[in-house]
Amino acid sequence: MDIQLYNTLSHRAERFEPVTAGVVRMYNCGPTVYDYAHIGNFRAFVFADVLRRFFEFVGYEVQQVMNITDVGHMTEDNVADGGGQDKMELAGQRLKEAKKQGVANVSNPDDPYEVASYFTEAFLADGKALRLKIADEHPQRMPHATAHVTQMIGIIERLIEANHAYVTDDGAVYYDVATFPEYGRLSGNTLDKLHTGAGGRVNEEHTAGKRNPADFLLWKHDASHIMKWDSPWGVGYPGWHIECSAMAMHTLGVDTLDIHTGGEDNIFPHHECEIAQSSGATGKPFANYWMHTRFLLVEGEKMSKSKGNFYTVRDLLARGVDAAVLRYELLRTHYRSNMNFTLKGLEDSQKAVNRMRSFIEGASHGSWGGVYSGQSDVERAFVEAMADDLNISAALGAVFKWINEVDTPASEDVAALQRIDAVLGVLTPAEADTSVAPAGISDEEIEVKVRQIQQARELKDYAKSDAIRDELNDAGVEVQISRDGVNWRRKMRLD
RNA sequence: GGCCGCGUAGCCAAGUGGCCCAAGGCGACGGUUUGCAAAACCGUUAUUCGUGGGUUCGAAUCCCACCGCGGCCUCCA
Repeated sequence: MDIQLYNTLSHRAERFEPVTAGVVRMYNCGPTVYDYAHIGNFRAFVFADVLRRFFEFVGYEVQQVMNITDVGHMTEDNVADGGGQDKMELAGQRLKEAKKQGVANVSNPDDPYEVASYFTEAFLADGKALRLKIADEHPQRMPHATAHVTQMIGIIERLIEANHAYVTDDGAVYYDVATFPEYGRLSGNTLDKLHTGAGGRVNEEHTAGKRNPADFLLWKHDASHIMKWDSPWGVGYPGWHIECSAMAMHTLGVDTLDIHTGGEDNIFPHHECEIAQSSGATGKPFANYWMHTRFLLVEGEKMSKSKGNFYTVRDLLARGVDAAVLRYELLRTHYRSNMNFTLKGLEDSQKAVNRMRSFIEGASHGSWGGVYSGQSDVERAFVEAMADDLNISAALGAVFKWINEVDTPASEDVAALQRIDAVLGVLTPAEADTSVAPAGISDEEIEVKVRQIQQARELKDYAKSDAIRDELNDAGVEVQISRDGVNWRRKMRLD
């Protein structure tokens, strides 16, 4: 099996060759847990999940690790190295408000660990709804940054020893980028090309101790910080990048990973710095393949709270969106293209998923974990497309083309689609979330109306049955009348 | 200013030198079915690939310029 993956490090597709035959060790930059993750975040996580499932489908053992960033970090955009308010602290204040209103179940929002725990649980719930396998592997494969400060300190010590890092008078530890000639290889931002401050986020005052403006923080001595740990350089907190190096190497138990993924915004500085830190400490490559997902746009624009086009997973589920359909929407666009998330697109996805579901109708559901047998044409076409840098659109195209060609699905056809679904994860409808009561008409009221429709139809009073049907339709309930009876389901509420 | 990436039908989206008068999904239109709908199923739906040049026997695919969009240049998936 020849799998091609686009490697940000080399700017081209390369044949995938794991360090250990048959095993893929993969690290995904995971969520920060001082707020709910939004659908843009989840696009990257769904991508990682599809990548993992594809490798499993074609017979690899995948050791996937996704971190949880529960160290706070700072809020102010223009104060890079330790200014502004801590995000975890801010999240605590928001939760405190939410608690007053009775919508957040946190006993002590002043405790950053409780805040982190609250949003971690929310992330896991959303992740499970979207069928991320990694969400079921918490905490073994989802390490917390706050639990790995010892490992971070260990790496920092090695870096100081190797003269890749230095300690300033005020107790900060910086990585000396000039000692790492490879710096800039991933992003193209080599030291000679870096235009310091062009992003408008660097505050000179806070970088005074640096030898080079591009040097980045490994440890900040700051006893007043909300989350702090003891270290050889005083009480304080770790820099932003070091946690991923520490958790990746520690949890996977190797110095060189096969694949490291993240959003395109992570390329610089985050992943560039991770490479410098990790390779600086070990003398070995940190990851052989770097894969980055492009941003998701919403209705053609960058998602932002101020534009009112900001969605979390729970927002959408509360509107009656099937989580499996949301998963489909997030995975249907190639990961290296900007995807344009639209509410119409969600409806399209619902239809597309329905089409697949109706193909296997009657067959038993829920065959997760299928493995590619190489026996059917459609699976070969699917795998071939996916092996070409995860070309999901072409892969889906092959599946639908085949669905169109099969007149009456035989049991082996149903089995083939179910095996493919081990990668897609969309055939089984998400169970209705009973914790969110649907707005408007209740299930009981709907059942009453449905019985009225049935009665009217028995009396051939079509005017009456049609009127009730229209009424339900207006209330957001889709009614399907057939010889077998009357079925209904709630429609997505997308306005 | 520097470094990445993108621009294909009404919408989403494959294809990156001849198999392309361009896959697939949605929508729309026509049909089967239905008391009427819905759902399902069948069919039709880009001689053309942001714009203008160029290279080539041949370009959506390569090169140049321009226009537009997104990301990064120390929060961000």
